[in-house]
Amino acid sequence: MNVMMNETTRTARSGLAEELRISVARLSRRLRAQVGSDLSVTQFSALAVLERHGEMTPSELAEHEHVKPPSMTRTVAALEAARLVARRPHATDRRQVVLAVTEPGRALLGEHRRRKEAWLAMRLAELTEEERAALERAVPILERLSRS
Amino acid sequence: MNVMMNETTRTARSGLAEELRISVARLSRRLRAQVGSDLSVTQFSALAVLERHGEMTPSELAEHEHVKPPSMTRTVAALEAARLVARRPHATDRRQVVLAVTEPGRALLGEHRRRKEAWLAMRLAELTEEERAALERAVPILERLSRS
DNA sequence: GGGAGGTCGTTAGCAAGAGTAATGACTCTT
DNA sequence: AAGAGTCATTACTCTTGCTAACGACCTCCC
Repeated sequence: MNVMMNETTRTARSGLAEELRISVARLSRRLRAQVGSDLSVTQFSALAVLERHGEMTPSELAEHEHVKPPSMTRTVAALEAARLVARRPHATDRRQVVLAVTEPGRALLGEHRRRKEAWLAMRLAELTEEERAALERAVPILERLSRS
Repeated sequence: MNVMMNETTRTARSGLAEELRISVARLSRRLRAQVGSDLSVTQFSALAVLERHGEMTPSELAEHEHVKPPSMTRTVAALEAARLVARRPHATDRRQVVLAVTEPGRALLGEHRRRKEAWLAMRLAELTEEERAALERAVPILERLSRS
C-alpha cells in the first residue's frame, strides 16, 4: 500500500497500543475459558512463578504478579489447601512467611502444563513456522511490557 | 547454544504455548489495572467491536467476544445506560435486537482510545524499533489465535 | 530499655465480570 | 395451529480483584 513504509522501518503506529490491548484481553479471556483444570489461571501462574524463582514471601509473589497482597493471600491459601505450596516461618523475621512449591506441586505443575498447553499448542501448530517465530520473538517483549 | 537451530528454522518449542499463555495472562491483568476510565476493558472491547463491525445482535457480539449471552446482556446494558449504544428492533424477527454505536459512543471511543493507550504507548515507546516491529507482526497472529 | 512508627500478612467487605439454569416472547416446521 | 427451537433476559453463584483495618512483629531513636 505505502511504498515508503515497510514492516521493519515504520515506527509504532498509533493503533499498535490499542490493537495489542484488545488482542491481549481477548486471548486472555479465551485462554481462561479453556482451562479445564482444577487450578485457575491465577493460581497456576503463581505456582509457576514460585517454582521458577524458588522460595518467595507472599508480598514478593504479589509484587511479581502485580497483584495486591490480600489477593495473593487468597491465591496462596488455595494452593496451600491443595498441598501444592508449603509455608514455613522466615528465619529471622517472624512477621514474614516463606513459600515453596511442594513435590506434589512440582509434579502437578508439569502435568498441568502439558494438559493446559493443548488448546494453545493446537492453534500454534496451525500457524506457519514464520508466524510461530514471530510469536517467539514477541513473548519476551510482552513479558517486559508487564514489568517496569 | 544449539548450532542446529536458529530463530527462523526451529519449530514450536514445547515451552512456547506455556510462555505465551502466562505472559498474556499477566499483561492482561496489568492492563486491566491501568484502566483509569469509566468504561471497563470488557465494555470498551465490545464497543470497539461494535464500531468496527457495524450493527450486530447481542448474540453475535457475545460469540465474537467468546462470552456467553448473559454476560453480553450485562455489558450491553451498561453501554446502553451510558447512551453509548442504542438498540432497535430487528426488521423481521421481533425476538432479536440490533445494536449500534451512537454518535456520543463513537466520540467517546476515540477519546478513550487515546487516554487508555497512554500506559501501553509509554511502554511501547521504551522499546527499540525492532521490538515494536516484532509486536506489530505478533498482533494479527494473536488475533487469529483467539478466533477459530 | 522502651515506645513510636513502619512493615508483613491476614481478615472483612465490596465490586466487576463470568458462568449455568430457567423463562418469556417469538419464529419456524410440519 | 401446535410443538420445537431460538433470542434475549433474569436470577443466582463463583472467582478474583480491590481498599480499609488489624494484629503481630521489627526497628529506630530517645
